[in-house]
Amino acid sequence: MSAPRFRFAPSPTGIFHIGGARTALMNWALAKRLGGTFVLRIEDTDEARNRPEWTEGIIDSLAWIGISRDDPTFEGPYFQSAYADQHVAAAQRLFDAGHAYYCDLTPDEIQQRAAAEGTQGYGGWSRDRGLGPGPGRVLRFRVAAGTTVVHDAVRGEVTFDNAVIEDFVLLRGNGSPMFLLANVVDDLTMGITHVIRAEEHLPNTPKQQMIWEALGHTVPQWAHVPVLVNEQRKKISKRRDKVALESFRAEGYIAEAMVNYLMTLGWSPRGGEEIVAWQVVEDEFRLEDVNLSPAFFDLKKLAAFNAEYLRRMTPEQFAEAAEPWLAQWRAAHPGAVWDQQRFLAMVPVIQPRVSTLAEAPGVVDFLFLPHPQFDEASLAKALATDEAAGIVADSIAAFTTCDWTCDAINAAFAEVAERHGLKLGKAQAPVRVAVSGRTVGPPLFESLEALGRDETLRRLRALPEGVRVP
RNA sequence: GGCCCGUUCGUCUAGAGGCCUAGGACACCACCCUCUCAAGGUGGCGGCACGGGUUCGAAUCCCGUACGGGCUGCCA
Repeated sequence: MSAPRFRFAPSPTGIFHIGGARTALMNWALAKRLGGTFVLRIEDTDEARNRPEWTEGIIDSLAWIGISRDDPTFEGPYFQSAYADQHVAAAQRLFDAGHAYYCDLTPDEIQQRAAAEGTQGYGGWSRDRGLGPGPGRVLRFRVAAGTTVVHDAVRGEVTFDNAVIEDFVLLRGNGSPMFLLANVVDDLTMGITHVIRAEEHLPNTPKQQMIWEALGHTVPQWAHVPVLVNEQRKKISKRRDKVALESFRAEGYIAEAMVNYLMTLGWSPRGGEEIVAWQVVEDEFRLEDVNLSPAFFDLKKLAAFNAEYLRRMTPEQFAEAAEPWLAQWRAAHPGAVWDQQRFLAMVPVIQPRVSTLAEAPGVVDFLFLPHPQFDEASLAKALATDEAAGIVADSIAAFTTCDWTCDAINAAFAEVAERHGLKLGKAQAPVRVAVSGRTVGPPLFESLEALGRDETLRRLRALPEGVRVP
């Protein structure tokens, strides 16, 4: 048995869809495990031909989720137009063998006839007229009587009554091949053995199967996986929903989390653990195990996956992964003074507090800004209290002399709190706001240690007159 | 309208006739931990769409109903 070949044929629209990413991943997992090939074929449209960057975008997105063109399993990209001659040649063979016939009825005429007969669609009126090719004449496939059974790896046998499948068009009036034909011819000339795609294509499958068989080939293994839906339970669409893989990437979702989450939609790894390495997916993914019903793409769960992946990183990995977003932050805050060592020291406390990399700068931004950005509510809540001034004054005194380590700062401040008869949690608020501008944030003493004694004292002293409410 | 597909907690899933008093994850709630916020820990809430069969026994098999979705071009 020769090695299986999986084709992935996204329609180029300028964005690469999360749904497309999921089917690509399924194809990829199987191609890898079975020692097969992942064949990328770009559908041929005028727009796509004029915009090579769309194709590059698809390749780039695939690479991000681990489907790299540099991997020997990857083949392509191919473009449909590369086989244009064969599309027409195949149509000719179909005609010669009697599997197709010409029809000169225009869409309008077909509609009129259907209306007159009280039916819908094309009624096969030209079937036995023996027409030859000619301008304006379309070539239609002669659908045989009986039934067509599609053997689907996900859904089992699906039976279609051929009587409800009209004689569909293979070649347009201008002689150009229809997508359906082109698709099948491409698949068989490229030796495709597995067609894994979204369920929406299931109704077209019997037509494609008929062409495969009429051309004398055995059909590939079909597999129609359920679509991804939005909260309204409608198929996600780029008009209504956020579906671009790239937008998730730009928001700081990491590829491993995205890949892992996407694969849990309609399928789950054995063993009950759903956060798994790609290798597990590669080892365990089976089409027979894919669910039959549509899955809702849940942003919250994706975020949870992403947060988990972020927490599992080493501080070094996290810092490296976050760098693009840090750079972005620096560019947006020219007045800030970046200190990489200071950032690195804070990474362990940032990690459990973010669910995307894009949130990382916001957790510790006050450490690099020349002045904290005070938020009004925090000021009122923590600094406009009776004890606040005293605590700040005592803190200045304590911090001037204590050792400058997290533990020492903690101990020194504990004494201040006790002197004021307050719990640590309550007492730290004014200091936190004085230093960071907010009532919530990373652990105070770690932050102060990272900030340094001088800057900490400066901010505390600056408070009475230096406070600026935005 | 026709054809096709689907239906387990709010969401994603485990479940292939007795292991199911239906398990896990996300979300939500409570408590614990705690220098705020997180993270972590413990617990809670919550589901087999409905009706008939088949069977000693059904979330699992069959039929029907309801609801949801997809497809129905000389688009790709």
